Amino acid sequence: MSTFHFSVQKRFIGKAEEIDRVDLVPEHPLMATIKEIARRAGVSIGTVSNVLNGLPTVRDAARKRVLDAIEKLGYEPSLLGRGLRKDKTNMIVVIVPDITNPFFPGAVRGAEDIAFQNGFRLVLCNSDNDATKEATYLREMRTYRPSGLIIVPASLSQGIEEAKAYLKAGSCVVYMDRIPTKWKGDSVTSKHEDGAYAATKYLIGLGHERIATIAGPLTSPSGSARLQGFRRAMKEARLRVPPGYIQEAEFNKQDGHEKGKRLLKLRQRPSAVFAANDLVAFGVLAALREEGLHCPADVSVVGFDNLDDSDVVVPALTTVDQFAYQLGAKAAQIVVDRTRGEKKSVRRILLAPELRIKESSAPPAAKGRIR
Amino acid sequence: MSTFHFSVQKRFIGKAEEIDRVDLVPEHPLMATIKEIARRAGVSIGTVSNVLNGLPTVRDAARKRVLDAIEKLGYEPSLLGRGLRKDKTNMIVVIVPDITNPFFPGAVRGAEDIAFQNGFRLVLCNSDNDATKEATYLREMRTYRPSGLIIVPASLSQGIEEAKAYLKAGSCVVYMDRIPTKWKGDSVTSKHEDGAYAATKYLIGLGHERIATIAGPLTSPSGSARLQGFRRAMKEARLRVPPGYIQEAEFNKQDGHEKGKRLLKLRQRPSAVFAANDLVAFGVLAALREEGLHCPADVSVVGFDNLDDSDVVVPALTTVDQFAYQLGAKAAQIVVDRTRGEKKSVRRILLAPELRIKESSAPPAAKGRIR
DNA sequence: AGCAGAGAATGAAACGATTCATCCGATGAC
DNA sequence: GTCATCGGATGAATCGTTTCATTCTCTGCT
Repeated sequence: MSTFHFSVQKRFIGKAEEIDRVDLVPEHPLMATIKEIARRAGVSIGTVSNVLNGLPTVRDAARKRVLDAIEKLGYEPSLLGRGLRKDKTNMIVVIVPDITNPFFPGAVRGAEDIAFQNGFRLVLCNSDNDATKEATYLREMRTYRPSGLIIVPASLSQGIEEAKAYLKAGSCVVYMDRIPTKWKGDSVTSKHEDGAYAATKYLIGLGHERIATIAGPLTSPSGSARLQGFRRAMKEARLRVPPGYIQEAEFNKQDGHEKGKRLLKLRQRPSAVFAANDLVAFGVLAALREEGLHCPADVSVVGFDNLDDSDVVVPALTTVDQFAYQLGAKAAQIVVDRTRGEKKSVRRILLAPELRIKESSAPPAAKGRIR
Repeated sequence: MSTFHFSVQKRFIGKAEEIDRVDLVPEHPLMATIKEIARRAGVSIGTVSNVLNGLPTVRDAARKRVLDAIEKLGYEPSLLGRGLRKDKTNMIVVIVPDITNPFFPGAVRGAEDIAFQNGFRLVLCNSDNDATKEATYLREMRTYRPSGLIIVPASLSQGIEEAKAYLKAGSCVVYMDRIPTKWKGDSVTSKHEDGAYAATKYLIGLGHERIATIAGPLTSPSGSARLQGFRRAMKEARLRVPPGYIQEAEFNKQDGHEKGKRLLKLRQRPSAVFAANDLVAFGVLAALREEGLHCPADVSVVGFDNLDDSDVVVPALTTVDQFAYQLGAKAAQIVVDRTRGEKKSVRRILLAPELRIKESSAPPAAKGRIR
């Protein structure tokens, strides 16, 4: 007993020296442990644990003494210790390809809200759209035994082995936004194909006939689904899609700008462009300005995502809202429910996107058709 | 020995049943532990640990057998177990007020890059600008024994007690962007006052005399510093700041829009507005459009942050670049260095912001002065 | 041959929690 | 008075690591 006391004392002094001049908070000597609480309350650590976990088999008198000690020492249970023992933590690992694309913070925000309310915490990983980095994160973070994994896979990563490993380890997995075709588990995404179809059809309805698209990476499910939607609408309207009218780009402004320029330099310049997402559309708007063209007078532009900034841009961007916040929130909700022990069958949530007509789209100036 | 074997076998079957129909990856039975590696390699767990940590006191023969076993079982060391034992994990807790403000993802991205390269992982917390939520995160995440804490405090939170508790527990703490006046430890921020001064002086140099500002929350250090910079420039130029020319707003578009409207409705409409940040400036641009005014012809607008989207907006926003990525990267670098054992004295990094002149600012249309 | 010393390897203790079989003590029934 | 019962409380075992004092095994020297 006395040796134990001594060793604590010694360590305490050591740490205090290490962090010179930081004055110590009165009653909280270092990090109190369950053992210390038990000692102060005069009960066993098992009893403290029972209080902590709200088990009913604790007499009121004992419970009170425990709670008092906890209060007094400012005790906070170690999530590391608990996690190790229970083989599960309150973390939810979230992997996104690019946190600087505002679509993802929107989704992350939704996930964070739901997670926080339910006592879960988010570990955010940025894969940089790099399958190798993604794999590193996956392999390593699994050892923290998170409650769940919410993943938007990198464009080139179609592997789901690591995800399965999470399932095997008892964590639930939700694929978000981009769902690998092989994945049979929980997922949340919006109807990319429908959204693209609606947007294209809308342009057709305005009277456009020379409609081009800048698709996202075709290796990503969302990119290729949006292209399919575009093609379906064009086919249905029996409109030709000349060579060069389909460009492929990364989901960012730079690439949108570059591919946009390419479109605008075509012999037969398109009168409307459907962009894979808002960032790409922003790039197209910039390209238009550089070429001295006007939107929507010369070229209509439609995006996808409905980022906050699509209202700020001039002209305000006509776009397809895919409810990023909701996407994230739903994904987190699945993790919460499953962790609570819900055994229900696979949930594959599909949100219906909505076209938001703003200022960047208008009927074409009367000109020749494609022939 | 045989009982040990049996118990492992039993557990394996149990888990496998729990996750029905997920086919097992060949050689990776569940989550292999160091004990299993030791058994396969025919060495003690201590030796495996030594291999893992690159200690030189392992014979090549033994090392090879261990590495082979690791490879074969796809073993990954448990960061929970390691963290508990070492009383420290590879996590860096990052707390930001609002992840949907693109400035923060920019900074987070910088921090993530540096962290990842050095083997650290980011735990992202969104305080919602709510001091209570922030405190909850702080209290709880500390028990994960992170290597560091990078915090952008909520506007109303000037408390640094919890941060000190991290220091006491051996985690390093870096305040970012908004530095509480009482904080004496490591910090990274840009020279808000200088940036605001430069922006205001630039407007004055253009010939503006009726210059208004929409300041950020004055409870936040960055908000009040930028206002000070504005005031200093105005005072130096002996320009009056009429009542109503200083509005206070949250750092977001909605509030910028509202306060912008208020400014534009003043009897003496300002000919230039310096906004607390780009989001606020975006709101002002929207307000201008609604009022049928033109920028910069009728009113010049200058922002702060140089968000990616400040180029997309029309007119492109003149703004003060404060290098979000660098801010985050520097903060993470401090955590990395300190965790590596660097004892150097306090580091208070101040980045010099730079004015980026674009399209939203121009000399004023000749009109009356304020008198 | 005997021994010192160095290099390798071992294995028990510890980190902070949960879990569960066991034990304790009071009560009630007979 | 004896015994079964049961609600409370206990404390050892456990989770997967690291650490370190100890032990083991050589090698080389006298």
